[in-house]
Amino acid sequence: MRISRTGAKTKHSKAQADNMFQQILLQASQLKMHAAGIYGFGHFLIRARNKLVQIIRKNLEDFGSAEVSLPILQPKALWQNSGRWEIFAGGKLMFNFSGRNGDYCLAPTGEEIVLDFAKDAIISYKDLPINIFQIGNKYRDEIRVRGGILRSKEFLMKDAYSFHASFEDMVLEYESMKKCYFKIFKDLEMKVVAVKALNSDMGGNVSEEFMCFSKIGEDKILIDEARNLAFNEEILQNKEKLDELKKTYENFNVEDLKKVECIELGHIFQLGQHYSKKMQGLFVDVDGVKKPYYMGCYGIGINRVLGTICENNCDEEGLIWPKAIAPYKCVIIYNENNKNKAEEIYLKLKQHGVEVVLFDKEAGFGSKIKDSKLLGFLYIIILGNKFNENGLFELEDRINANKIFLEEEELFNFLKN
RNA sequence: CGGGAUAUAGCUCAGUUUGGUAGAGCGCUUGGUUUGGGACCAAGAUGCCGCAGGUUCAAGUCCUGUUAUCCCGACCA
Repeated sequence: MRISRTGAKTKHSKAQADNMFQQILLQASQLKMHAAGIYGFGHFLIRARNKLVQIIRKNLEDFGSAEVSLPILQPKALWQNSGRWEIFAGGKLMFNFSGRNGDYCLAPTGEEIVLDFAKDAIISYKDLPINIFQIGNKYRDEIRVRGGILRSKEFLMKDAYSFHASFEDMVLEYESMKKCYFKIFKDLEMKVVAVKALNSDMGGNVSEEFMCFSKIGEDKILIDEARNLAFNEEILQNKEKLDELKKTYENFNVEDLKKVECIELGHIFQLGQHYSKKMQGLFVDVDGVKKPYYMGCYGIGINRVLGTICENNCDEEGLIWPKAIAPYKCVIIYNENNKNKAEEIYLKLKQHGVEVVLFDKEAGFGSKIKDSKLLGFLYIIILGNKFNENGLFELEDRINANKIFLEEEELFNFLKN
C-alpha cells in the first residue's frame, strides 16, 4: 500500500486524551470521533482489527462454533417476547425508532434474535447441541461513554450462543468455551483472568468475565492468589452472592483479597432456560415431551480488545503491535536520491507476499521516521544517505528496538518469514 | 438522569474580569532552499466567536434559553 492513498493524516502534536492508546490513535489519525461514543477507524487500525477478528474466528471454528450473520435491525415484537423491550427501550439504553411497519431497535445484544433464528434449527433433541457465533456491530445508548473505543455507542462484538438438551451439557460446553477463550487471548499475547461475575440483565445464574489487568480499566476485581480465584467487585457487593461464596469457599474473607484494576474483554454466561422459557424456545426430548432448551452465551468486545492491545503495546513514540495483528510488517522510507530504488524494493516485497507500505508522501526525513513509528510498523526500511554510502539496507526493528544492516537478498529473506 | 465544566481558524488555545476593527502557535497553499530523528526563508488563504433570542449607539465579551462535548456517579463487551 502507498501511504499517500490511505488517508492517514498524522498530527504533529500529541492529542489530548486520558490514556496513551487514544492519544496515539488520534494523533496517528487512526481514530476519528464523529460524535460522543461514535468513532471512525483509519486504514491501519481497521487492518489490525481485521486480523484480530480473524484470530477469534479461526479459534471458534476450530473449537466447533459456526459463524452466522443475524440482523442488527430488529423488530419490537421480538423484544417484547423476552420482556426486555421495556428494560432497554424504557431505560433508554437502546436505540429504537418507528419505521414504516412499526417499531424497531438497533440491537444492543443478540439473545432475542438468535433464539428466533434457532426456532427453525432446533426441533428435536437430535438437533442439539449447536453452537453458533456472529461478529458484528452492537448499539447501546450508553449513559456515559468512556475511554474512546473502550466504551462506545457503536461497537464490534463477537457473540456466540450454544443450545443444549440438558443442564449438564450446557455446563460442559461452558467449560470448554472458557478454554477456547483462554486460547484466543493466548494467541493475542494477552494475559487475562476469568473472574466470577453478576449476570444482571442478561439472565441466568453463573457467569465469568475475562479481565485484562490495566490501570485504564473501569472494573475492579478481587483476587485470592493462594486459591487461584478472582471475583468482580460487584459480585462481592451483592449480599446474596457473597453469602453463596462464603458457603462455597471455606474461610472466605473479602479483606484478604487483592484488588486490581481491569478491562473487561469478554463475558461468558450460563443462561440456562431463562430465554427459552420466555420465548418458547422448545425442543422435543427423547421422552416425546416439549421442553425449553438450555443456553450458554459468550461475548467478546472486539474494539475493547483492540484498544487494550494498543494500550499494552506502545511507547512514547507510537504503537508496537504484536506480530499477529500488526496491520503491516514494514514501511519503506527514502530520500529523493533513492526514490527509484524504494519503488523497486516495494514492488519486489509485494511480489514476495510481504505486507509493506511505501512512504510516498513528501515530508522531511525525520518526519517520515516519526510517522512510521507512530503508525506502528514493526520494521522501518530506511533508504537515506547511509544507503548511498554502503549500499546496505538499514532496518529499524521496533520490537527489539535496534537497527540492522542487510544486503538486498538478506532483506527479502528476513522479511519473508 | 443528578453534580461540575467547556464551546473562538483544520488542530491546540488566548481574548470574556473592565462591551469599542478577530488573535497566536501548529497545520494548509505558492515559490525557493533543504532532506537522518516532526527543516528553513518569503509570500498567502482560512472565522455566522456552537445555535436562538434579549440588553446596548455598539456584544466573542453582559442576560435568558437551547444544543453539543468533556469530567464525577448508576450501566456494560
